[in-house]
Amino acid sequence: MSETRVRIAPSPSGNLHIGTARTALFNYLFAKKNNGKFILRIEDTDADRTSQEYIDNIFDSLKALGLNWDEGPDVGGPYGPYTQSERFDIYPKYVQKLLDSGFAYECFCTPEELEQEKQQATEAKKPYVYSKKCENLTKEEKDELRAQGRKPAIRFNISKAQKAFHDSSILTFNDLVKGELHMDTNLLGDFVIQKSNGAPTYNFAVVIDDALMKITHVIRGEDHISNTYKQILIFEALGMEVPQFGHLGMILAPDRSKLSKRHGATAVSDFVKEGYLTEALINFVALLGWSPSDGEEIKSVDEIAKDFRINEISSSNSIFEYDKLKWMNSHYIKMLPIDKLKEMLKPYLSQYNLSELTDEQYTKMVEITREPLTLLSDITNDVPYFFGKDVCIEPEVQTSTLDTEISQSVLPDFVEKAQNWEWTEENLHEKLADFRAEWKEKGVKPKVTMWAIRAAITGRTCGADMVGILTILGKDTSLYRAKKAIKQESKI
RNA sequence: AGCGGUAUCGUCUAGUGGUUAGGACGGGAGAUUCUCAUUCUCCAAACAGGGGUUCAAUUCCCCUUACCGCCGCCA
Repeated sequence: MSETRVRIAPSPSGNLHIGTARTALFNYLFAKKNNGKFILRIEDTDADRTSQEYIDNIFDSLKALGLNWDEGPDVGGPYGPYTQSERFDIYPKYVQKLLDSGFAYECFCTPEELEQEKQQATEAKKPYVYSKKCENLTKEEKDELRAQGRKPAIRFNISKAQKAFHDSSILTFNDLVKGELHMDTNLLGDFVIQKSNGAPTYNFAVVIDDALMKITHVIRGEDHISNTYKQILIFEALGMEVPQFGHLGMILAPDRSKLSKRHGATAVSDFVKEGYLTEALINFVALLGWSPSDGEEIKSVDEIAKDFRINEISSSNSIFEYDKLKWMNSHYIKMLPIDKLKEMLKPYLSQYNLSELTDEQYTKMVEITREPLTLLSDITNDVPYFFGKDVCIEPEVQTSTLDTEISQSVLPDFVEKAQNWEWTEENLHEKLADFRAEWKEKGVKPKVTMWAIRAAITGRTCGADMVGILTILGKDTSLYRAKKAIKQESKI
């Protein structure tokens, strides 16, 4: 049996979309599972919509996700080049082959003429199929048109190919995920394979590239199903081996529309910027349509690859639930080794002067603030009170917590006692517990006691472990802030 | 409009011709903790509708409905 070869073929008209990432993942998994090759091909036949920035983004995103390719534009391979715009010289000869064998013909129709045909179809409430007006143009007619300066596009002759290779007009193929799929090719219409400017169209370039790159399995979104029939016919007309196809359900936004920016991040790089971990992203996206046989949802790509069977993928669409992704992300953050986390958090801490903290203090800070993180970026708002001598007190906290009579009694007592405390974590833990106990005797709940201290020192009523905070801030800063929170009249 | 696809808790899904239809996220309740969070325990929540086939249908078939996709010299 020949080597399994699959590919992901993004078009660089935007940053790598999360949906493309999922398609790439399933291809990657399929390759891994079958000991095959995973190939990256850039489909940039439409020069207007392409940019180098997007190409770089695709590379970086795929790499970040751990979806490394065996052959591609940057690493090369035996069937390169892997960028379509660099392959423009190889398509014409296949177009010519089709022209010679009568499976394609020149079409001189202008955009206006085509537009008119479409309009007529809509008015008649009929599906639009190209009229085949140019199918039987004589040489003289063509020369005449050419003399007028019209440049022909090349169209593929669907019905001719269908008749040549199939008994009826119904074309059938066995989809890897959806099972048997049928289509009446009469409804397809002769489509353009080469634009009048000489560039190949998508449907043509894909076939040539897939054939030449010896792709054995084409796994892609179900929006390509109707293209598949066209492509199969081209493979056949060219005498090339037809690969197997598998079509994945689409990813939809929570409102069942197409996932777009207004729903949140859509590009992998945007998710990363927002503080999602690529491990979480890939794990989450794998669960859209696929489910592990042991029910354990947290899985690395390698683990998934072992368990992966393409025919078990759900063929329905699935909704992208940001909540579950967030849960998964928080889980992956919890699993991160502290050193790795310290590094990954730094970009989100740029507004603070990290040099104020020793490495030991920074480590401690991360340790006590990591728990509630859902996104790495959450850290930004969770740590301001670790920096600077003074702290910013939230107005709401000032009035509802700090200004209360209880707080104003607790704080002076705290300052007085804490002055004599040995400022070590262990000791603080003990002393603070005693302190709470004393106030509890006076009828103040432990959490109220702590609220006073926490509010004075962090400006908030919730946050990280108090002992940890005091340890990091040190005695001077802690007591300075505590004293400052005491109102003039109640100062000792 | 036509053609194609899909249909199990709100969401992602498991599962079966006879099950108390399972798990996860989210939601609710409680416990723990100095707060938030975490963690733990418990609870609510689904086989789209209608016909068949069958002793029996969520499971197989058909229809309806809903949703998605495709009908470009975009990819």
